[in-house]
Amino acid sequence: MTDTPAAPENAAQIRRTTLYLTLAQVPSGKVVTYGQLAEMAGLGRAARWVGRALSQLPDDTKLPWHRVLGAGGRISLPVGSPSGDEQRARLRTEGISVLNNRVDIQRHGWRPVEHSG
DNA sequence: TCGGTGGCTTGCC
DNA sequence: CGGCAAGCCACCG
Repeated sequence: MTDTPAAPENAAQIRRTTLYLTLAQVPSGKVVTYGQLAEMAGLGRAARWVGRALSQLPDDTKLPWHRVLGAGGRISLPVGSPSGDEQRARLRTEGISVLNNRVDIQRHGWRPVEHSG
């Protein structure tokens, strides 16, 4: 179809798009981890890449980047950081309890499959 | 093509 | 709960 036999650039674009789409599916009041998000997007264990991609998001992004936490619901962003403080503020705004840089993932963790689990 | 690098993850002590 | 080490995977120059 296309004149391009191979487009690795496009593939990278798709990965980002898939990541964004997956992130956009995270409902308010729920949180996911980098690894979980990466796996959902079909990136496998590229959790680090996910965090990086989120850091590259523009300030005016509509994606709920603040709903992405580290393993166990821990906030990777340090206190005193603009983004870190912003993240905690948004999480609380959504009704998520943030205690000592940690969120109860057992309580606010997003489960896309639900049921049968 | 290759090496260095991460807003991570998991184990272990 | 904390620090350390290794693993993983995709990005960048």
